[in-house]
Amino acid sequence: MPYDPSAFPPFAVTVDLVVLTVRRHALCALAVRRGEPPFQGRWALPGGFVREDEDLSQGAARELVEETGLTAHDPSDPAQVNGAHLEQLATYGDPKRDPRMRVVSVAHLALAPDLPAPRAGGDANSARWAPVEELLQQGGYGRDGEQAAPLAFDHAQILSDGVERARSKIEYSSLATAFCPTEFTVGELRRVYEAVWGVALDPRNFHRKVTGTPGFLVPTGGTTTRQGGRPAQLFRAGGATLLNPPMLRPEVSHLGSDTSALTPRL
Amino acid sequence: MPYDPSAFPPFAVTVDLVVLTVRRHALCALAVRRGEPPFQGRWALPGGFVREDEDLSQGAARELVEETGLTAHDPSDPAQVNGAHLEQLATYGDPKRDPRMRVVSVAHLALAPDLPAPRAGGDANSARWAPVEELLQQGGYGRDGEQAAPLAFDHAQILSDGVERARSKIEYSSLATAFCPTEFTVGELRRVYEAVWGVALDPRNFHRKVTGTPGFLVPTGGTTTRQGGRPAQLFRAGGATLLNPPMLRPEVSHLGSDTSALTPRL
DNA sequence: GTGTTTATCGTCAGGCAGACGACTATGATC
DNA sequence: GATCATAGTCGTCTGCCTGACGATAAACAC
Repeated sequence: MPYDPSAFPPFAVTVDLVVLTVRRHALCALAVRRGEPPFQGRWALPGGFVREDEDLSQGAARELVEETGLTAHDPSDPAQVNGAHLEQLATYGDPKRDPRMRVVSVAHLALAPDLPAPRAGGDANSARWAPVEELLQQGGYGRDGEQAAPLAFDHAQILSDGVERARSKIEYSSLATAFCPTEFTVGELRRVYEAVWGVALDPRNFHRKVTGTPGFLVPTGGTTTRQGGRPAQLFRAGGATLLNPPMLRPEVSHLGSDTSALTPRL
Repeated sequence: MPYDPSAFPPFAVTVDLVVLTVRRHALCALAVRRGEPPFQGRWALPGGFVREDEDLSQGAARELVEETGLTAHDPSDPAQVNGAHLEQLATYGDPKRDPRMRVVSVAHLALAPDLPAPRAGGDANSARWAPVEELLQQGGYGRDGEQAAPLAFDHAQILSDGVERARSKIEYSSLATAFCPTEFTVGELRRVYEAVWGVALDPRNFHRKVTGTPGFLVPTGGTTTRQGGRPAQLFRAGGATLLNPPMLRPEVSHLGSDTSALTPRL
């Protein structure tokens, strides 16, 4: 019998955010420094309690706006928060994941274009963009000599799942454009793929593939810009969301290794 | 500031199950009849409260065993419950999804071979396998003349998401074997794909594809069986979990339609 | 102008999928 | 037992897509 309104164990429900962006040719995630125990002083993913009257996606969108400073949010499209893509990732509910109480966290994945420096309660060094490998590596030392302590709670797992989801999803969807500003060049889009996957792609084959997929890119009048060499055509994201056939990640053999449950393809 | 142990709104957390199987060449889901309000008498997905001391996947596995009568569960592999595949699907937390209180439901997807008739508290007609189209169609009439009332709560949405996840996931993973008994023929596996996708597949191309994908199928000695015509080779599921290149669903153009967040591909 | 950088177009060979023909091995029917 | 119906299995052929890579174009730095 599914539900019994009277007696149920009380849970706290939070949303945690894996906010990814591409900066300086590296896949980066937003991390905030914890100001109180447990894990005081450690880096963690941004997040917070779901409010009594809001939906999970609303809570995630609210947290995203609060942490990144994204100005507004059009509630008509829950997958869009002011230019950023937002989707549910997975839910984490190990009874011991928070030492204080039973907390179930509904993790969300956000993909954003390169944003200005993060803000968190006005405190300068309490939030930052960090390369995901730096946040995930255990026991190493970060760029600035700071010891790379593992993320708080099970946030390393959540971040890892989010990164894998993003890596896999840009294969078969047009989601990579969520890392780009409204207008972008084929080369900029390619550098997104290269940063997210950590591989080098052939510019000629990439160009053929993305321009040849109907609905992926639409030229914006034909304006151009520069970023080094010959001017490039500017594009906007087209209406297509799923790419068929997909962009395949080079070389990695997909056989055997299982990251299964978190990488449904839709 | 992510967490504040003192003041938080209390939530009830449940797991709901989308249990899919293939019976009589149709994709079927397990439904239970509600014995109490709200939605008394209506069909719903099986589910229940998460207990104080169990993980979400444990709760889902427990409910699955309770509802289907699957005998045992090896806790070493959380994705396997006595032959059935189990994975987290998505979490549903609309504030109004349960009229009584704030309930967040972590839906799970289970894929099982054709099981014996379901049992639910010993009551005979309080649980059944029903074709998913029958459960999802609104306002029509079911096979036995019974009016097809919509599923309780938001369970139609959950079921729909689960079905789409299964349809998409058998494309790029070996998960279709979860619908088959330990030993099966290529034809039986093909009928699984046909039932889940609702399309007809070319037996010759299908045979070439699945037998040519390394790690997908392993012949079991070479035994044969019958199910109509010429005896067929028997196979077990191989170690591969991800198929590369994938089995592609015929004709449906993946362009444009968006079922995005629920179909991550891994 | 020369060199460098990036963008874009083309070519070619190999792999894979869809369409479909052909043959094989059972059980059912006459 | 011959014929038929049903499935399973092996091949062929053609077209599409991808990876490798050559070539040209258009900007900027000297």
